Amino acid sequence: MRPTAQPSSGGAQLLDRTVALLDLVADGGVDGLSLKQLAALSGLNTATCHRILNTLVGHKLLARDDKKRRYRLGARMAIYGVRAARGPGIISRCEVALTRLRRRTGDTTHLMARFNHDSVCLDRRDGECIVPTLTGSIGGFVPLGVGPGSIAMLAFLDEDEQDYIIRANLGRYASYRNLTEEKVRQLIADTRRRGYAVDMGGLIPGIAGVGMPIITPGEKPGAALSFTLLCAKAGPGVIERYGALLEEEINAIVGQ
Amino acid sequence: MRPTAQPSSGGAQLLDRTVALLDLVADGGVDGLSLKQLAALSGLNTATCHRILNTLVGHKLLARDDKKRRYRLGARMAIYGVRAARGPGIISRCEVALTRLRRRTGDTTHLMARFNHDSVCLDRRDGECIVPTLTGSIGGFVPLGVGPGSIAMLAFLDEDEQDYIIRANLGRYASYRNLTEEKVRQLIADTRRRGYAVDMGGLIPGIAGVGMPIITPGEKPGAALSFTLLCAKAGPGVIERYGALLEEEINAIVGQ
DNA sequence: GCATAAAATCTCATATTATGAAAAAACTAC
DNA sequence: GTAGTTTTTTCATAATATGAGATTTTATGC
Repeated sequence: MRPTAQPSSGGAQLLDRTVALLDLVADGGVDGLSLKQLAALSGLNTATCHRILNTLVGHKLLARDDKKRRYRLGARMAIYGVRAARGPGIISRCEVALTRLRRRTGDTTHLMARFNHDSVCLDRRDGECIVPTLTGSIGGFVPLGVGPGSIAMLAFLDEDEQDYIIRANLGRYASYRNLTEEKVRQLIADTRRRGYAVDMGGLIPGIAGVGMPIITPGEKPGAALSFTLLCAKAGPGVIERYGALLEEEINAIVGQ
Repeated sequence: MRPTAQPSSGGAQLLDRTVALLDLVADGGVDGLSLKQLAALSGLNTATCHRILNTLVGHKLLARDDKKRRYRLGARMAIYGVRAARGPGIISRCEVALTRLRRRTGDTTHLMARFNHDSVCLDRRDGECIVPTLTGSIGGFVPLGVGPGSIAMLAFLDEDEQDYIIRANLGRYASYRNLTEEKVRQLIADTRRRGYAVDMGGLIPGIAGVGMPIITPGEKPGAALSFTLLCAKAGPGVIERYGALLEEEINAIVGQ
């Protein structure tokens, strides 16, 4: 079980519960989740769950497969999503940077965002040669701690939060080429020292990555930009250059 | 003022109000809306509004520009959006169709969805030659009744709902080359007869469009596929061919 | 720079609303 | 057909949201 949205200080219990359920459904994958699963995952009473979920279905924030009676994100969510992407949010703010990084290097670039214990791909530009990536397409995700963009965000959280997230994700690391807690902690240390995260074929053989968090002063890192390239291309100085490019773009984004 | 989400039958007032506010913010454009505006638009008490909005900001479903104190859609919404796009929702279901229509014609294709009184662009494939479109990029929108995809959806709603939407949008039509209620009603009639909507340079000079709604049996049309092409390319039989292509793809989508 | 207006935020007694245990209904599997 | 599981509905009760008004903060005019 992965606990999700933290309660908002005062009062609004129903909304907190609603967001927690939305999070669970969003995390639930393409097959959706049943009422029973959602009740178990959220710890809510089945009736309460049922009531909230059905209201959300009524508003099309969620959809229910009538056949299998499973809940998944609904059409209105997709619309909110494209709207959110248009506004002055993180996606718009990084659009130019992403394209420019792609153009200046020829490599695949990603915009990742922190979402609970995961790192979600919000946007990407494909490089000249098709490289396999951990997240696949937009919307894909990996546990926080896996991959350069993901490590980059994790590395600049408070230690308490890092510990909490690493512990929550422990069971999931092994499926990434036997990643371990120790390796993740080592990567965090390296990343903090260097300012950006580097992976040299550690996750996908022959594929390297460089990632740097986008940190608005006074806030926790919520997003990161990253490169994915062939290890073969990562000769001497290349990683450093890519780190410098990321820094340049991120400074511009944060500065505006 | 545009009324938005209808209340869900029983009970959940807070959630209804919350969704109404989310809708208003989603419609609010890139500059966002102030508390006062949202209170006025929603008809809610200022304090109630404030409480709900701030809870949503706490959950990052909304964001607030601290400078101008305006509310807009937040980062979590963007994440829900990309997740919703991945699942077995309308975007995924139309992905192949959109690409194939683009490939078979060389023209720009759109997936539009109904959202309150608007038609929102959920996805698109750019054609060989860049044509100006009403909605611009993904997330862009037009009033229901403007544009072929938009007319296509409107045409197959109940008459009551059509009237309601047309009346709500009256003030917005004039900015589209002096579109009028009469013209919209005429287009609806044509579309119902033909099965798909056609526009021949009526909205953007020299630009034609063909649109057809995606109708799941027993449901109201919620989405549409459409083409945008140069009028010059729309010689005899072309529009009919495009209509047939749309029908073919939509049958496949609905059938699955 | 100060005064005035306007908007946003906070407080709290009250009534409305959400809650969840339990019962009923609808599926599933055998 | 029956037993077991999951979903849906019910309803008395407790808990929560509500909104008028007070207070603070921000914007505007002079």
